[in-house]
Amino acid sequence: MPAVKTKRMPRAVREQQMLDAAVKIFGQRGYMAASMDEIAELAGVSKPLVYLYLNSKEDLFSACIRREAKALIDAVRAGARPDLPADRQLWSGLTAFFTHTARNPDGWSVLHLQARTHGEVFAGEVAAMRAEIVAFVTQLILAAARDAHRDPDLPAAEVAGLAEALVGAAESLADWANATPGVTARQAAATLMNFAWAGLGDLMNGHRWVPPADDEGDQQGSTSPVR
Amino acid sequence: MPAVKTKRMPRAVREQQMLDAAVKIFGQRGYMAASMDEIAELAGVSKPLVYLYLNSKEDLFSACIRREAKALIDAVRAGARPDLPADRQLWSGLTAFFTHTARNPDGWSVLHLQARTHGEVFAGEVAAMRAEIVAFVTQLILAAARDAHRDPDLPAAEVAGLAEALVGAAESLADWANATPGVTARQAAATLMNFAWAGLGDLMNGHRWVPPADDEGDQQGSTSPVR
Amino acid sequence: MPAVKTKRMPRAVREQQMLDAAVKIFGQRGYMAASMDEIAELAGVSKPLVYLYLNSKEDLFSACIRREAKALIDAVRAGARPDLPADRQLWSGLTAFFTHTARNPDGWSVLHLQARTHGEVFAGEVAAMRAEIVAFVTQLILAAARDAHRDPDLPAAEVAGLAEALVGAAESLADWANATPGVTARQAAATLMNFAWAGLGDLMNGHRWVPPADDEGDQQGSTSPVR
Amino acid sequence: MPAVKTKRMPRAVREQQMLDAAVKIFGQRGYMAASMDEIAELAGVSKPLVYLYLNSKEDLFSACIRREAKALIDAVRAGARPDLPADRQLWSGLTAFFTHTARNPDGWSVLHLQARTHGEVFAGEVAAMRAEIVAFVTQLILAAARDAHRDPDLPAAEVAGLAEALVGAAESLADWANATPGVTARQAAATLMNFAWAGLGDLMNGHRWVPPADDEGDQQGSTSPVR
DNA sequence: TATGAATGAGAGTTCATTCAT
DNA sequence: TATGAATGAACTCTCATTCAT
Repeated sequence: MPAVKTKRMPRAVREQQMLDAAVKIFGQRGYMAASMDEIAELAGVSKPLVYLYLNSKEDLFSACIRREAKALIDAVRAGARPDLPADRQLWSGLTAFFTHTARNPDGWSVLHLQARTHGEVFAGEVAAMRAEIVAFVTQLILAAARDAHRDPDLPAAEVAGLAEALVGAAESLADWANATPGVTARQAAATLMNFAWAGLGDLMNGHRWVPPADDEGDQQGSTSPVR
Repeated sequence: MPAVKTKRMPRAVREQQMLDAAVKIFGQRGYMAASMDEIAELAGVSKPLVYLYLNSKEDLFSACIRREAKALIDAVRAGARPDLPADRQLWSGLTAFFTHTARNPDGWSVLHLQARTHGEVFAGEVAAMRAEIVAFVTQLILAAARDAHRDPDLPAAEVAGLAEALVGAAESLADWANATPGVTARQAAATLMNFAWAGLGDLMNGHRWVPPADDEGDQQGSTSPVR
Repeated sequence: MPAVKTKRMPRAVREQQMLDAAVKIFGQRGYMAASMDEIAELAGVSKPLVYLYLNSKEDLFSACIRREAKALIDAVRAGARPDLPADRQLWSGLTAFFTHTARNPDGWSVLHLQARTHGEVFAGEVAAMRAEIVAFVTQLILAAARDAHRDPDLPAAEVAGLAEALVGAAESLADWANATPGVTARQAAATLMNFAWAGLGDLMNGHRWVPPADDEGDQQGSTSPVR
Repeated sequence: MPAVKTKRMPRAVREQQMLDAAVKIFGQRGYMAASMDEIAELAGVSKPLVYLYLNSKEDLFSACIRREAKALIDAVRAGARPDLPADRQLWSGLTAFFTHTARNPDGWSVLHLQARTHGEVFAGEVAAMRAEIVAFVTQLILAAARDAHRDPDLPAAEVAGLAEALVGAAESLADWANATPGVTARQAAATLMNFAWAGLGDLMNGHRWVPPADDEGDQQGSTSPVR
């Protein structure tokens, strides 16, 4: 199923066709197993043209990462509604996120799976995008604290860890949702909200789970999670 | 830096050396980018010997997966203490998990990153291990419910999603901890406990975050996470 | 002594060059001992080009067999003259056959020697060609019977055996002629005609050599071949 | 189905086991495709022992050729009965030949198929055996001439060609008989006697098939084969 | 006599990349 | 703008052969 072979298209269009093909192949096969031959064929052009426009396999992969990262960020941004309370913002952001990853499984695979397995260069490009999302979530956590009129004295490092955990959980759930038929974006988002939001709330109220003083042999409990 | 060339070792020993080398190379480069030459050199043996003992690149990779999966499961099992309350069990299991992944970053990479990007066969081997862990966590969640003498009427599907989210979050945090200098296993475990345990407790009390009825246009909040 | 390196030739031409080289190498070394490197070098191209056009060593060998089989059949067909009496037809067919095998020793080696030692697939391709020739000879034997206005009541099975023997003898003589300097195609053909034609004639007259009733102990001769 | 592993056997016995295995493998796979591993396993010994006794793959193959050549010659010799008339001698020799090749298909394959496709060294070893047989047949032809009390003035070269043709036909028929279920050694021998003996007789009476003076365009017949 | 451990050398095959038009 | 023709380099895998015991 190569693209219809239309000759003499403007460069920008051809490039998008190539990127479409590349994202699909890279997403399904991985960087190393993807072959430029297959990508060119799927794009409906000759291999030299791919090189003329995208320069090399590495550059092509980079371009895929950048395009898909931007698309994902844009989707999440479009889902966010700064006027809503923090929990609603998180909810809509998550929903947008899961919707996008469900609609673009290959792009998501490129970002989350493939880019991280090959060289620091690619990983760096993804890390930049991820940092943006973590920052967004961090902001929400702090906003939630403000909404609650509490200054729960959360140290920055702790907030960072929480944001990281939330984003990490979201990423894992995206893979899970894509791999599990019948799980919708809303369900994935709801699962995560249920899982995380109360915990965050507790934290802000100063209820935290305190690790036992000593790993071995100590018996002392902690704030019981079940009230 | 090839291993010291000790000659004429019994087969079982050589095999472990080869697996050590293979896990390292596979973990760092990925399945496709790893070359049998490099693995053999790192193991301090000739390539034919690798083939004689491990048969093929695929089989070698499989053997790595199986060995590392077993090691991980064993580590978590050794960390679990069935006599403790559920939260303490989760805590010690998580600590063991993060400790193991921190000490075996290459093995963890093989399991979590590399094995999932190449062929259903490999993914299946990992999935089996993951299923064991998810089952363990699921058990803990149910035990927590029992501990609290509540029958919170959590539907099985919801418990599955929660366990999935928890395991997913743990996996992501393991990557994060490995990539972020200065984060200890205990810190990672504490972050996740804080993040998750209170939420689970709330859920069992029937406090759940209810998504807005309609994505577009509805303004009304929900159970506020921040009290 | 690689072929003169002429660059940028149309595919069809290059393919023939490759087949030329392959037939030579396969014919001289055999299928297994022939190396794609050597073939590519003799063809004056790089190995990848051989693979691009001919796909694999097996396919290349198959292509050689098909090309050489066709050439041989065509040569024999071109030599046949359906208007002549049967003996003359056989003579001209044999002459064409020995001429062709003498001019294409490598092709003949591929067909007769090499193709039969590797896998049923290859043997099958040659068998098809051989069957055509045997059919042609069978026809001639029957035509000779008709020419003689005899119905010698030759059973089909016997005719088949005779045709087989004649073709087998021709094949062996082709090898012998190629290996023995100074033996021309005409000489080989004459030898075979002398050897076979009178015997056939006798057979059609009902003079056949009758084997002794019992292998051991019987003394009695048979129709003496020498009158 | 490796040979039963009996330890510490006298060298001569072990060598025969190895040759048995080697002939089987060489005969079925060909020289190049046969692997020393497979031969050693089939022989029920370790590879170094094969090298200790037989020295190298080449030497092993040579030994196979020599053993099988001797066996074949011996079989034919044992079948010959110098006291009989020439035709009966030929008959019994042929029968012995076809019987032996039918009982030792792998050995026959080594001699007739495999040895001729690899290097002049091996071909030479077979040629020596073949020469013996051709000499035997030549003798018979001359004896037949004597029996007939004729000195048909057959030039030596012609006799050589005839013997060659007869032996070649026999070789081809051996392959054919081995490949065609239901064809017995006696049938093969009878076919060849019928095919050849009358022709020889005619020749000795001076009836020979005379080739047309000119290949192209000449119409002139020849001694009609059908009287 | 006999073998487990080990390897140098080379096979077929594929791929990212470029040249010439 | 676009492509058929072509290749250097690297990969997985196999094999005949030897060493040390």
